Amino acid sequence: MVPTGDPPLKRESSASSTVTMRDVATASGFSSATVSIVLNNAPLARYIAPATKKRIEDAAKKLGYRPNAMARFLRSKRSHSIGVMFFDITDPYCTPILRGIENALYQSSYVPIFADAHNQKNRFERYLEMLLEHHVEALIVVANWLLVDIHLLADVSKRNIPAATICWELDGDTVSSVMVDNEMGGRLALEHLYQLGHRKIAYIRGPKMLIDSGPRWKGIQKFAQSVKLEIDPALVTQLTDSFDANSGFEGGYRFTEELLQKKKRFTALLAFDDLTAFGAIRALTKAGIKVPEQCSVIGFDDVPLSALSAPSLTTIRQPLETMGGLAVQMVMDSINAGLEKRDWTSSRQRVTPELVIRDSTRAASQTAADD
Amino acid sequence: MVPTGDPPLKRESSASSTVTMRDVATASGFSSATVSIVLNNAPLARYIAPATKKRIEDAAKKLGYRPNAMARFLRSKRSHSIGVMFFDITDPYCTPILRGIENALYQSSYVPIFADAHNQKNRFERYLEMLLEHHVEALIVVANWLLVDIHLLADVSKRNIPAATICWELDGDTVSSVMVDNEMGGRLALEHLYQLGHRKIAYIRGPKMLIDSGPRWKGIQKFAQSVKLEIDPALVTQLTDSFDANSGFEGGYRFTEELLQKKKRFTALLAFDDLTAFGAIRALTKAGIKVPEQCSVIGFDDVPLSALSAPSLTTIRQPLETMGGLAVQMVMDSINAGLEKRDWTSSRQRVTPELVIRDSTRAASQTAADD
DNA sequence: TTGTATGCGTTATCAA
DNA sequence: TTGATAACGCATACAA
Repeated sequence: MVPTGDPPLKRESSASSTVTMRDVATASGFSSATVSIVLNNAPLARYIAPATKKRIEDAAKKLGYRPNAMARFLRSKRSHSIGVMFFDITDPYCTPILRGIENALYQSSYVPIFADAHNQKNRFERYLEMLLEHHVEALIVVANWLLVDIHLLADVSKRNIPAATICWELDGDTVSSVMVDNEMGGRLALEHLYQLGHRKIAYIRGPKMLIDSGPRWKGIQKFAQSVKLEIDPALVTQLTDSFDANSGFEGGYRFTEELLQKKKRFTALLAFDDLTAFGAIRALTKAGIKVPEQCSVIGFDDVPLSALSAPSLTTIRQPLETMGGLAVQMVMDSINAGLEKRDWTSSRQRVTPELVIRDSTRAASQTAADD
Repeated sequence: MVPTGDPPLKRESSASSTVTMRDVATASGFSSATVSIVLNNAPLARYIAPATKKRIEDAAKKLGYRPNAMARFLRSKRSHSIGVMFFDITDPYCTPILRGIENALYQSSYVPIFADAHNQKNRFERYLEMLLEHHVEALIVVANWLLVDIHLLADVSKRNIPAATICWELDGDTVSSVMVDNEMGGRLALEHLYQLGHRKIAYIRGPKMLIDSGPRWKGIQKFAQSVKLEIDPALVTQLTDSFDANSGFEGGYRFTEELLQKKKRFTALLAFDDLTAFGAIRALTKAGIKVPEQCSVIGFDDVPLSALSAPSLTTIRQPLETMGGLAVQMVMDSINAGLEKRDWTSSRQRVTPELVIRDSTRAASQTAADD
């Protein structure tokens, strides 16, 4: 099955055009059937004489033979490729997930076909079509509310191609999913600020349409309740639904300005995600408020740039790379189950978020201003 | 492996498994040859009766027919996919290029197969192998010094598959390339600082192995010479060669600390690239030096996060997305030339960098400290 | 204006 | 232990 991973040696082949199995067959003096068996190390290879194997392998190497994936597929029904759809490669949130997916796929010698929807529904549909034509063996979708659709469920699962979503869940049990435990994340974020002594806290909630927004806010509320912390409605705003990758940043900026205009003092700000936090920091800085000296800011996601920004951002980490890997594992299991005619049920994985403390938060006792 | 030896079952229109051209043929009452001609709108379609066309198209739609890309390839030799290799998707420098490539490819209904080398040579080679097996019609490589090799040239161009590199050039004329005009960029950067009145300027040069380092420095030197600006060797450092994506940031940090230790005053710092600049800013801030009030910093690349950081970064912009698009255009031209048996010579595109002024630079007259 | 036949490169099923 | 042969789904030359 798996092609031997020998490091390619120097090739003296003058082969300019494609060399096929037949070429190897004639060169080695055996039939193409035998060549196929040997080169794929098929079960029947057990019965092939070692000398024969060697001659065939030598000939293959000498000619620089490479199996033709297309022809192979036509017989075996396996394209050894899987479709990876996502909403926007420009979004720093996406890349770690993609890295996780790619890495896991590489281990299994699968090739990823990437489809960037640019946050456009028609583009998503078009790509889905293209991926189906290429007969990808499975589909992984890094989704947001825009890309979720009955389409996916209907067309994909009807064709029995395994699918998994990341950062989104679908109704029904045909499509697997991987998500972070948002409620726990929300709790961790507020807990951190609370333990630092912050009591007057501003909140920028996520947009309504986003599946993460609700649970995160719920986690926040629950924790507040458990420690009898009052959430001042005047200090709560909510991002509006938008498709733009930068909308988080701009939203954070704008809503922080709004909060400041209300003249209600707060010593900490809990942002929906990292980009929102960056926007907030920008607004605070512009207003002459120093982070973290005068106001702590916490984000969510732990996007790569959070470690690099000044100040570096305290945040709730989603194990994005791991999540990508998990999704691959799920569809792979499903593919293998199908191959072996075993049953397989989709599952919903929930991964654990983690508090990452950096420079943007600080104990409230050190902050001067108050009411 | 499902044995299809059973007597042909009637296929419902709610086709759950793959529907082939034959299915459309029988459903519409025509031969598969005619179906092929109609559905592909082949030249011969001119002679097909409109009524026939309609019946075939209707049948195809009703059955949910989708051409099988693999089978099609086996005939036409066209996989409608192209391989996109790059060194690290985690590098913010990569994503805009990938976006540009993907976008251009999408226009031509080509599918990209992404191969992330993780800055590892063996991984690059393994992926190259996989892409060749998948018979990609062309190759685009976003390269750094690690990934450049005779291998690429030898194996790829021997098989006559069009290739283009971005951010790197290969000897010989088999592989096209797209690069920014680094010398001009270097000049623009220094010119900006000079016009702001800065005279005592620190430099962090790029690593030796990187192809961009030389020309950028040359541009800097030339401009300095032209305005009789002295470059103080004590204020010049150079990044070391490294494979890590974060090395720029860490290098910027470390070398800025070194510069500060020398107690030589400078009012501006010219960094090799944006990440280096971020590292430098971090070091300056830590040392209590404010950017841009006490020290201006300029980067190179205009990575997405440069607009978001605090302070936002003045930098020399590479039109990364455009460059990705250009590379696609080049290989597409080459593919088409091959199809039409025309001649085609590789080319070397040079794109123009652009100064983007943001918050990290400021006129020197406003800076207090001097000598 | 449409149908028949053939082959693309592989692999699986026989038979030898 | 190995070799014919057929078939995967499609597109084309040629025939009708």
